[in-house]
Amino acid sequence: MKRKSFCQVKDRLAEDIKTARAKIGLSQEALAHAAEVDRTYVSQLERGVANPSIQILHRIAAALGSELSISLVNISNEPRDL
Amino acid sequence: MKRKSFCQVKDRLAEDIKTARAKIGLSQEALAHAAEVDRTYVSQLERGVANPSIQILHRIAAALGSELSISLVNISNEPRDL
DNA sequence: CTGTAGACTCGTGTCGACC
DNA sequence: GGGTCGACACGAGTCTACA
Repeated sequence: MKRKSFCQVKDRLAEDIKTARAKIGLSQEALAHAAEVDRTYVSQLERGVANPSIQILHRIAAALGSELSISLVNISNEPRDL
Repeated sequence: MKRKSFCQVKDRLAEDIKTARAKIGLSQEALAHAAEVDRTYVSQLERGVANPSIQILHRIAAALGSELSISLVNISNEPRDL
């Protein structure tokens, strides 16, 4: 089960969203409305129990006043993030 | 229609995958097999006609020997990426 | 305001065939 | 090897309701 590395991505993204939302002082409800997604889905996203498509992700990012950045970084580079 | 900015993300990702795949000399078929996704779906991904979930994206990235990086960059920062 | 659960819709992802 | 089409399965995303 290499799903662990995948959960890292989900979990990191969840924290990212939660932090960005708190920074601009929005509630999950308000963010959900701004991104035109379901309120309960934002809850799932922020706890890493959802597997969103990039379309939803882009909407969430836009609602957070941010831009969605998706990139394939080469392992050889070792960007050293955690 | 704010779908344009969303298509940018899809299109950029498509080019990213195509380039990374060419770099390691894999065919779409081989990549599809390595990532355990459908061969025709890789074709759709590389031409930006698909809207993948981050799970699929992570599998593709892993098969390309890369790591999937998803982040919410603040517009104010203007990271100036191309 | 947030987490969870059940039921539901529809689009993501699959598969086979053809070009 | 790669693009496209039609049909399909199942999971992403919605909605209601309760803690």
